[in-house]
Amino acid sequence: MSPRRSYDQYCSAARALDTVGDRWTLLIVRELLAGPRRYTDLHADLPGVSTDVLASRLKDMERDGLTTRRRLPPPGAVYVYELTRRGSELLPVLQALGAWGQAALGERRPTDAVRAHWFALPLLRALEGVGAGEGRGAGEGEGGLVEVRLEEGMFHLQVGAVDGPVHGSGSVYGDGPAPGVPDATLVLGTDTCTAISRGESTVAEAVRDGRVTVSGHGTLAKALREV
Amino acid sequence: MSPRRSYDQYCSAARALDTVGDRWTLLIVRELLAGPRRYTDLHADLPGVSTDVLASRLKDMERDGLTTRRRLPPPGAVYVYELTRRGSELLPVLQALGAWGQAALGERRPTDAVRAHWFALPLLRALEGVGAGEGRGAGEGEGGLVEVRLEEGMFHLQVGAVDGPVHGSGSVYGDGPAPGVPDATLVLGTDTCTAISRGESTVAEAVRDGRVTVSGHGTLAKALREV
DNA sequence: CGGCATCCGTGACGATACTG
DNA sequence: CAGTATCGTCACGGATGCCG
Repeated sequence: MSPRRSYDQYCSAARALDTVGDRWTLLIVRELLAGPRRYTDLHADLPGVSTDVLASRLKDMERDGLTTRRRLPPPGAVYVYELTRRGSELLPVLQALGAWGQAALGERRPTDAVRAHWFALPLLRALEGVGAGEGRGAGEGEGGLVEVRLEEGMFHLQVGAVDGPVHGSGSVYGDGPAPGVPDATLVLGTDTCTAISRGESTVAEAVRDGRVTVSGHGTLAKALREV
Repeated sequence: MSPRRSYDQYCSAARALDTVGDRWTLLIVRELLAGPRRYTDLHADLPGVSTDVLASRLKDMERDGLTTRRRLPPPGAVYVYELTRRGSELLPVLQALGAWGQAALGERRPTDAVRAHWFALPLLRALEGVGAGEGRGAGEGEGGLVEVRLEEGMFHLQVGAVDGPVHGSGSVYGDGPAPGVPDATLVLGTDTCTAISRGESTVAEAVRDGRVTVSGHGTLAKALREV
C-alpha cells in the first residue's frame, strides 16, 4: 500500500507521486541505484528512518514493482533488495531533483550525514555532460565504466546507462571498485567533489586545474584530458 | 517551514526533497506553472487538500523562495500566488515525474479528478520532442506559443521555454486562450489527448490520422503538418 | 464571498524495545 | 541480521467559524 492516500487525479505526475511521493521512498531508490543492498545497509545509509517505516516502504515498493527481494546464494544466504527495471527508470527523477537541489546544497551542516556514494549522482550528471559539448547531436557522449576514488572510499559509475543498465540489475553506480577494467579512473578530493556537486566547478575545469587526476584509455578518459 | 523534518543529508536530491517533498507541494507547483492563481482557484483544482494544509504550504513555499504573493491592481484587488524563477525551475522535476508516471496512468478511475490544463505537461513534453527528430543536435526544436483546444476548454503552451519563461512570471502554460497570436493551434478530442498523455500515440501520429487538427504558420505548425 | 484560522479524529511517522 | 511490536507525537484531511 503506497500512500494509502491517493491524490485521485488523472495526471501522470500525480500518479507518480502516489507511488514515490511518500517520505523516504525516493531516497531508498537512490540507495538501490547503487546496486542490491541488504536491509541493514539501507538502514545504516538512511540515518533517521525508523525500522518499521523502512520495512513498510520496502514492502510497498515491492508491491508496486519497484524492487524485488532476493536471497543471495549460500554461503551467506541473506536477503537483498534490488531495483526492477521500472524502479531504475526513476533515475531521471532523482537527477532532476538533484539538479534543482544543487542550488540549495550550500555548506555542509554539522547535522548532515554524508556517504561517499551520494556523490555518484552529481558526478554522473557532470560526466554525462562531457560528451555533449560539441556536435554529435543526440549523440551518446562517451559512455563507459568509471571508477572514482575519494579519501573516504571509492565507487564506480556506469556513464550513459540512462535506460539500459548494464550489469544485471538496474544499478547505474555502486560502492567499491569497478566490477571490471574501468574505461576511466578519477582520483579527487572531497572538496573538489563537493564543488562539482554544488555546480561551482565543472569536471573539465577540475581536470585542468589538476584537482582531478584522470587515468584510463576509454574515450571518456581521453575526452577529459583533452580539455 | 518546509518539512519540519529535514533528512539531514548532504545530498542535493535529499535537499530538494526537504523543500518539495511534502505532500501537495509539487502539485501546487504544477498548478502555478499555469500562471498566477488565487487561493480559491488552487483549492478548487487540488481536490482533497484541506484549507489549512494549502495555506501552510503556500507560506512554506513563499518562505523557501518558490512563490510570491502579490496583490492584483484594483479593481478586484485580490491576492494571487505565482512562481518565482526558482520555483518554475521545478518544471524538469515535474516532467520527469510525469514521464515516469505515464506508464502507470492507465484508465481513468471514477474517483479521479480531471482538469484540462493537466494535459499541458504531457503535451508540452510531446511537442518538445517534435523538433528533436532529425539532425540539429542540441537544437532548440521549434519553439513558440501553442494554443490547444479541447471540448472541456482551451489552454496554451510556451514550447521551448525550458529555462526562459517568456511572459513575466514563470508560467510555461496557462488556462484559456493564448495571450497573443499563437504560432500554432491544435484542436483535438479528449480521448486523443489522453492517448498522447499515456504515450500510446505520438503527436505526429495523431496529426497524420486526423485526430489532431493543426493550424497556424509557425515553424512548429509546419513541422507537425510535414510528418 | 474569498482567505484563511481553529478544532478534532485518524493515520503516518520516529524512537526504542524486543524477537526469530 | 532482519525485521515486528509498542507507543508517543505530529502531520494530514474534514468541517466549521471568523474576519475583512
